[in-house]
Amino acid sequence: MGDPTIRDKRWTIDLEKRIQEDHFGPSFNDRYSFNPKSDRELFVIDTPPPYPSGTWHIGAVAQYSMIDVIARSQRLMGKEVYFPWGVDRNGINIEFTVEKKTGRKMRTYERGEFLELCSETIEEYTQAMRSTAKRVGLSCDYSNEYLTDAPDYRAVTQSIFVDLFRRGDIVEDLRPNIYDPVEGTTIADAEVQRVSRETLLCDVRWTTDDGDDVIISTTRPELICACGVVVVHPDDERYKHLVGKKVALPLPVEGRESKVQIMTHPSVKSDFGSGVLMVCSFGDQNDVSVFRELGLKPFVAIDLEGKLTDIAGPLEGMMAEDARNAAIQILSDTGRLESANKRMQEVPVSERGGNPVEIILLKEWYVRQTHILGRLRELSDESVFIPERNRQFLHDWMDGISIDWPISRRRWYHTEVPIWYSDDGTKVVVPPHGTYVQPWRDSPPPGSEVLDRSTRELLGSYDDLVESLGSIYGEEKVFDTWMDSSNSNLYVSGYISDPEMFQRAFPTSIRPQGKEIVRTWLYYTLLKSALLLDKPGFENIWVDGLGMDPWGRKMSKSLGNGIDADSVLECGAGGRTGSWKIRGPEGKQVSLKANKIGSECFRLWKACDAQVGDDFHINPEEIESKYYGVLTKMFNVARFASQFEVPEDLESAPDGLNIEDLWILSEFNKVMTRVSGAWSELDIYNAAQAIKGFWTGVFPGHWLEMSKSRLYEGDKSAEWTLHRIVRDLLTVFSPICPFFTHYLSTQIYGTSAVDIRDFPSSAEFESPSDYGDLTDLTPKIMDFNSMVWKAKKEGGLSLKSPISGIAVPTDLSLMSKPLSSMHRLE
RNA sequence: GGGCUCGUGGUCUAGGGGUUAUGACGUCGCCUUGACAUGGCGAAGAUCGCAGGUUCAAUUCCUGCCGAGCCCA
Repeated sequence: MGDPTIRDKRWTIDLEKRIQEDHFGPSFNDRYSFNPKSDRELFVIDTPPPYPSGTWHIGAVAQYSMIDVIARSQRLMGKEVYFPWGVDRNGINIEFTVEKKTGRKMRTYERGEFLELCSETIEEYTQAMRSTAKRVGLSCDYSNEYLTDAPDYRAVTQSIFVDLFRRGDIVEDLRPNIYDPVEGTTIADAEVQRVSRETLLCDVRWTTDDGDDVIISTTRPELICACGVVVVHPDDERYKHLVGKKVALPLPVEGRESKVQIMTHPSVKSDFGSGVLMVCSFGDQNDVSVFRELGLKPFVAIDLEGKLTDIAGPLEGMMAEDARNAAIQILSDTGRLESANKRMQEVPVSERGGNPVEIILLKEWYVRQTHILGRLRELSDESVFIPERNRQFLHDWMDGISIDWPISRRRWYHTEVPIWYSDDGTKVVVPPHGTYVQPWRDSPPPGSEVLDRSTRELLGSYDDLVESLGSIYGEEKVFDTWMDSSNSNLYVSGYISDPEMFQRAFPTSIRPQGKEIVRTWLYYTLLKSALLLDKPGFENIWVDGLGMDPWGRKMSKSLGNGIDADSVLECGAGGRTGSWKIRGPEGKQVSLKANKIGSECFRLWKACDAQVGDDFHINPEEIESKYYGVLTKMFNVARFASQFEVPEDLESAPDGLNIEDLWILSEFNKVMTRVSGAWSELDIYNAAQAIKGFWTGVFPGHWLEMSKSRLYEGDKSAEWTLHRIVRDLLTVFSPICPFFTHYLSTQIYGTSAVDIRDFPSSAEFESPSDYGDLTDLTPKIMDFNSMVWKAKKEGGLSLKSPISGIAVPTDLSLMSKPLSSMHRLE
């Protein structure tokens, strides 16, 4: 016994930061590196590559820290873990950022110049993000960082595109597409949001050939020029007599017939407006399906700039909103406007730009998906969902899919569609596997091949056929960023780059992600894996809830209820406390305060406070009050232990362990079994609860109290038991609090807990069988101790003074000696 | 409007057909006992959202409603 080797009196955020800086310092660069040739079972994590946007959402950081717990716990279970650090950098976000910063729209730049600006800007954000990742302790393989806008990553996206194109799973077609006229690009279903807006619902009087008047309600009178049919519900008695008649469009049109037929369709809601619906190409998705079902030829009413086309007659050249006002004016002037009432309506807008979207006909690239949904469902059922109930999100989304996935975009800072067209447009040139190309400025690289554009038949090498193609031109469109992201599991598992590893690593061990991107990232990834390999993408799919504000609302800039990740991680550093002024319910400003949090407390909170899968409320005050004390307690137990001599051999138990030591070791054994079971099942909550409960409960509260005097006397049995338990606790707790356990274990035992790659065995201290299961005694011991403590308190005795008249009960006779001396029973 | 998820002491949370319903924070009372007052001991506090139903038995299963959130039309 001597002074504690842990000199620090308490756990502080400054200490945490010192450990953290040292931890990721130059000497530890490959502490968390991955060896694909290892004999151990590979465990590959398909980390969600964060998108660098300046601030990192605290909820996302909480989620990443739990992914780190999974990575570390799997290492501890003996697996060779690949926890990649990837950054998603493609997309319209960074384009917007640059436009905002420079005050110039993208299309006013030369394309190459604009790409340079995007690339420089996103690099700054990437740096900040990496340092937050290290601050919160993510044990990623930073030496192998991947960026989705880097040539090697984009080459994989392009190669996969070419593969799928060759086998007919990617097609080109002229179809109705959701289009953002302001940003000038197609978007996918998954990128559309709805906002509530006030619109005018116009009741317009149409007249049939027979002179009957029909009132049709519409919020889009400017689209009358694109009307293909007027429909009523087949059961609607009011309009039976009109079906089959022709009705005149109430606005002048150019270059098309000015009358349309009245037909029936079951999608009509008879109780909406007058119950008569005009179907236009295209007001909404329902229009699209009615046109398709009835085999009507769509009119192009809106062009790529969002302006009305020549068929609109007097409205030609106007933007949709101006055209609407003009149409209302004309209808009113000609006496056809019966009424116009304001009402709230949900308007579809683009998720990124917030602009009202239009559905227009465009030639785009599509990944076919409707043909494979059944198989996809089967394959996805082979993956384990954690928690199981979140599988529902995927099923719901798959059940609603009715059209193919449009993947081409008319933007710039994205992966380019890797294709060139022959002069006559009948043939295409595609690059070889593994080569990144930019067709809008490059020529096809060596090894490119020529295919027939429609049959996809291989015609020969580009070198041989170059003369016959005429003057080729490169595709200018790019991919939806989900085309890149949905390759992440293939990329990190070695697809294309390391076939040998891919063999062992696919399906990827785990996909951790938030539930809000099930319909995009998860779905598209599973689709890719199914199309390419006819395999499930993952063994495990871990779907966590979202980080919400303290009252359970989504954090957002507009609500003013966001909490910055760094403010929580740095709370308490250098004596600076944290305070957050955020808007609470009913708009009241609420001030939250905390003195000390830091990454370890933050991680402990997330691990202990909620089961995976539910939305979680983030309240810094609560994180501190509930979990900082737990860390302090754990710290003090280890610090206390550090004053006693560490036995040379902690592996094998000395002969003749005392009964109370055998007891606590049995109890500990039970905890370790629970922890190892939980870690195997990727169950963070139960592992955390088991460790925390033992470490702050029965171990210090009961065993330590009854063993203190022996420890001070240098008892070998007690010393061995104390150190064996503390050492192993530090080890199994390292996935949750890596800096904390790294420091304590290194100081006391000379080995860092975070470097241990095998779960501690406990076989060597199983108690002799003639004692039975000693853990049966635990509740009795605890009750007895409480009873004695209470008796002393009531008798006004100090806890260390002797007490008479209390006997150890017979069912605790095994523990008679330690209990008697602990309480000084007389 | 539809789908999904959630609704357990003041707060957060576990559990799940029969339990004295888990743990923590907070509250209250007491206690400086050789690591820890960032501690210890003890107490109070829940008709498990509401209403029906299934069952010998429901907080747990079912239905409806109410409230919250997410997604979709």
